[in-house]
Amino acid sequence: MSKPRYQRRKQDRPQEITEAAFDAFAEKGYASTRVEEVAKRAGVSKGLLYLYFKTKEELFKAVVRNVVVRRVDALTEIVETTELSSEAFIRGPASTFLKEVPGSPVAVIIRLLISEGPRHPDLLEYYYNNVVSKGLAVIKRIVSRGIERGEFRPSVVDDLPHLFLAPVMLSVVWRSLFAKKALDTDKLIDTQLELLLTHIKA
Amino acid sequence: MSKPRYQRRKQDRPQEITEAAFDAFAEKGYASTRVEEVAKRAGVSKGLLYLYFKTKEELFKAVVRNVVVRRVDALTEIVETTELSSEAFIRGPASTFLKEVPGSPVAVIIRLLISEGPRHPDLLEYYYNNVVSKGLAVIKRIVSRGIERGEFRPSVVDDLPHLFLAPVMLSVVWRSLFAKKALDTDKLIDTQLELLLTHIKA
DNA sequence: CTCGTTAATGACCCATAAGTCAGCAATTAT
DNA sequence: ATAATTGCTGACTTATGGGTCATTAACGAG
Repeated sequence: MSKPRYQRRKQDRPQEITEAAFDAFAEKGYASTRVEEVAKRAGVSKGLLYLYFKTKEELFKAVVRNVVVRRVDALTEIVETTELSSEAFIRGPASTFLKEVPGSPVAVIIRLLISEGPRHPDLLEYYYNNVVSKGLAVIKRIVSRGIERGEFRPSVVDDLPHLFLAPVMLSVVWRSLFAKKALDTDKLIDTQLELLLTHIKA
Repeated sequence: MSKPRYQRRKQDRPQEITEAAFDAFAEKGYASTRVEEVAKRAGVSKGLLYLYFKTKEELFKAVVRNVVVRRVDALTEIVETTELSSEAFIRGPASTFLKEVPGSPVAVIIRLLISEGPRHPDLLEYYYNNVVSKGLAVIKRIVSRGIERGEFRPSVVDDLPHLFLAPVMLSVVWRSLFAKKALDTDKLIDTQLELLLTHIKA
């Protein structure tokens, strides 16, 4: 007669819940987000949420892992298969990728990690191993390949891939705090890449 | 006979309480810090704290204002009175100042702002007006004076003083998250300044 | 169409922590 | 000395929200 009050969908629940949690955390931050609010957004009861995630903290960790997975590995793949010159790669795909970060879910995760990270050491460890170190390695790979090919010359930059990320980091923070105060983050990142290229080109 | 159970020190209390609060917030973050913990550190009762600060939020704002005041204004002063060349100033006092930030109380404030800022718009406004915009203005001032003097040439960097701050921002975040993963933040900042100087020198 | 299994509900419990206030005792005034 | 003032205390109230669990009902098996 009437449609059932709910459906059993064991398979989809975890994914749906982490997605709802991501949205909620993005808006309110971890501490200010109510578990009940997450459940509501996911269209389930609070009780069910606790069936899939032991605690709020577990939920948080699941969110971070969920968003972060894939991205960096995808970039690594591209680097290894591209036929572009090192300079062209930096000006092209790398530049595009870096400029996307400040407006992407990754930016949200970075913000959450800055806020909550210090109280979740294991999460930071995971994030460092699976995102940061891989990201830095990719940059180093591009630079050193450029050197091998004679496009670039060795320099201090070789050991500071962080220089490529610095303007991205600033952009992420700026946007989350001063969204209203204009800052052309694309130009900021482009200019930094320009500086770096000028410096390392043979 | 016995020493009094407490002393009345109306003058000193607010300062002592904000200092205690700064320490507590630095360690635990805003949300996880208990007001009672702050009172304990300041050596007063919770009730007294509420006599000086209406709410926990007010206390937080007082802390931010307290730490931030002075610093930037001091730098502005130095810039206007120095007799160094623009390049020497950047390599000297400016470099020193920037390298100090990641290990200073300012770094703690930046972390707190990233975490709590989005829910305290008036605080962000205050911080932007009194710290960020002044800081950016000082950098611009140095660069444009260099141009007037013929030391530097005009370039895109003129409108992106943020490039000077980017490695500092990254250092602040890095230290707060990955204290254990070595990163020579001094070298990072020095190198960035080197890149920028190379680019703008006439 | 049962009946057993278990996904899902939502009312409930209770620890926590922000904020209050009646009274007390350190100062200051007389 | 005594009284008036007020800085200060700490036990209390209250709301909030994380986490539980007895119960319900969707669904698949026979």
